[in-house]
Amino acid sequence: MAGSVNKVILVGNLGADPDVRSMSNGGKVVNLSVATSERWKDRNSGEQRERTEWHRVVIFSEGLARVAESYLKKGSKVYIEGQLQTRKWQDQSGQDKYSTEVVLQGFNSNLTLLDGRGDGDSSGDGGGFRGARQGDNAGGRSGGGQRPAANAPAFESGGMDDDIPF
Amino acid sequence: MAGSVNKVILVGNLGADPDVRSMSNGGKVVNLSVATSERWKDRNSGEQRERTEWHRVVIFSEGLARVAESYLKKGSKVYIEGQLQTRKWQDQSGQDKYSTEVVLQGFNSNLTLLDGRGDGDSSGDGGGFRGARQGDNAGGRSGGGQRPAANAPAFESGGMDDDIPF
Amino acid sequence: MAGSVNKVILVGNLGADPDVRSMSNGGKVVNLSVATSERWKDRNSGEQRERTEWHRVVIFSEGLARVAESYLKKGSKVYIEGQLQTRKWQDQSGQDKYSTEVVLQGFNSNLTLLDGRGDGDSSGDGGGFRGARQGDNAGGRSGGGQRPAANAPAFESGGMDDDIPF
Amino acid sequence: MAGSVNKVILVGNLGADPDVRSMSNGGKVVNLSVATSERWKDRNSGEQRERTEWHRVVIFSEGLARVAESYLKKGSKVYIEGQLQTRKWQDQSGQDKYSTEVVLQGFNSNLTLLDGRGDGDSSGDGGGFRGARQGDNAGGRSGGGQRPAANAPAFESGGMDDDIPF
DNA sequence: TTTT
DNA sequence: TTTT
Repeated sequence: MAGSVNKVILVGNLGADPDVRSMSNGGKVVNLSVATSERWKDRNSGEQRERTEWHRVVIFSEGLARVAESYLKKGSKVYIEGQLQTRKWQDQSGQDKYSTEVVLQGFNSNLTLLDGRGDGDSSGDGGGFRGARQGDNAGGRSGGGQRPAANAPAFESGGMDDDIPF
Repeated sequence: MAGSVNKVILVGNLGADPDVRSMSNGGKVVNLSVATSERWKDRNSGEQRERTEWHRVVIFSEGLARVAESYLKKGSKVYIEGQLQTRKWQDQSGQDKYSTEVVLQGFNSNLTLLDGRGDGDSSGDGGGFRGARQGDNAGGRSGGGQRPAANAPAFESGGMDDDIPF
Repeated sequence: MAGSVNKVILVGNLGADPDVRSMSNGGKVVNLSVATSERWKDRNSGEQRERTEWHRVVIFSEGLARVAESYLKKGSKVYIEGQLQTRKWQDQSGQDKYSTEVVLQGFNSNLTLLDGRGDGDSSGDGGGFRGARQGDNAGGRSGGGQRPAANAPAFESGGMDDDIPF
Repeated sequence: MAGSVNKVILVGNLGADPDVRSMSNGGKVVNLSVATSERWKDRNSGEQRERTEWHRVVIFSEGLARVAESYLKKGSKVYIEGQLQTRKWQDQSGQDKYSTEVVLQGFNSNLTLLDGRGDGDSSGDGGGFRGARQGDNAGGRSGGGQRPAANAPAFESGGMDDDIPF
């Protein structure tokens, strides 16, 4: 279809350590179980209520899978950006089942660790993780870059900035 | 949990007219079936491929439900912002089933029609729809504000969930 | 215009304590300075690079302003969802200036504190903050709903805009 | 900074044809002027109000620039995903100026055309545009792929799906 | 400057 | 089941 968008954004905590599985081609797939919660005050009873939602997150992206395996663990707080996908499968008795997942695959995915230097000890380790994305070319505007997915060009035209705001 | 976010953003087309159901309290719930697709060129075969994903969208928000009922129809292109929720239910044989939906309810939801004057045939109804949100207070920076939008209706209809996944 | 969307999502840290200003109508406006950074490895030199972006965030929403004032401080990590707005103003010499801000106002805004009570120990909370949104009706599917959130306050304070860009 | 997110999502219309500029390295930069509007009913006067916001969008991403140049024109409706960046520059008199832009560069950007066959005149060219993103690897789950940014693996482990929902 |  |  022309012009569609399928995006999920989650900020939540891992309910368990990442589940890492190897694939036949040598790659890895990482499954995460991520909780989001919301609280609100019931307008009738006035009592505090809470609802927790568990999300199944599947990471196919090579770089993000590596990050997940290396830096995430039970309790980690993460920012996740992926796509909604529903999969059909059969259980042992041959029954059709459906599973809807947040899939991180390809360019428009993101996984960023949100708790400081590890996730609890605060003894900063140097090295630590500072977010990861699809590739290393997040770049600023300066710098070369002539390979596929190059960006951050040096301008030829000088006038471009003269007329702003437009 | 402190500090979590649960957000889904879709741009896609309705696969069918909105399914409107009345609730016992007089409110309405609208179910949408929304398709998103993506195309890519297979890197091995080089052939064009396409994958369509179908999303079950449930609108509890009063204002957005009214909009959906009034302006959307099969084929409509929409921008949708809601939350991921998975519901457990039992089929006729008592088997547990799970259904994951994009729920529009409360303040952080949005529904915007993206095709101009109808959906292409332009014959339309005159008037047409120009986007809707939770309430009427989108406002600029000035203005008072004492009649905000209501949402989150009470309902107890049991039948609503019986036919999923669709 | 029919069918438009204007949304900014930030996860970053406050560069300073929130700047709270009272308006003539008794409401408050809170200004935040939020940093986001990205790192990447330069593809030519191979060296590590970093770029920090500073965002001016303006909170008109009553509930979110209260939250910002109560729970945020220099260094706080926040999730922010608002709208892009560019304002024109004149400096002392009468020169036209433009300032682009992320505005939190109305239903489709969000402000969530992302550093729990520290960032990892799970001991007592001492009150702590668990996210805030436009109103109290985040709710689950049940519940009534007749006291929605107010927003979009009137104000006429002129001084608020004098010191930008910060 | 560890763990930050800087994302802008716009759905709006071009106020003018794309402005394409060549760079010294042979690449192109495309500037767009995108309008978003919102309407609301003033709660005091009851009158209909509208506010239009103009966004300066700068496309450094090679693929997206090509798409913009080829398929967008004045009036086109687009979905845009990029980053907020503020640039400092000097006008002719040496005065410091700031310009805040939505930058499309690198992996986490998106540009999708939202109006079907052109933008209303429907004179269409055959072929037409169907959305574009950073790369061609949007892929589904099946298929090969062993180059950098490969995804869509074939599983070795068969059990992965058996235990859902988890 | 767009769009409805 | 949509759309291109």
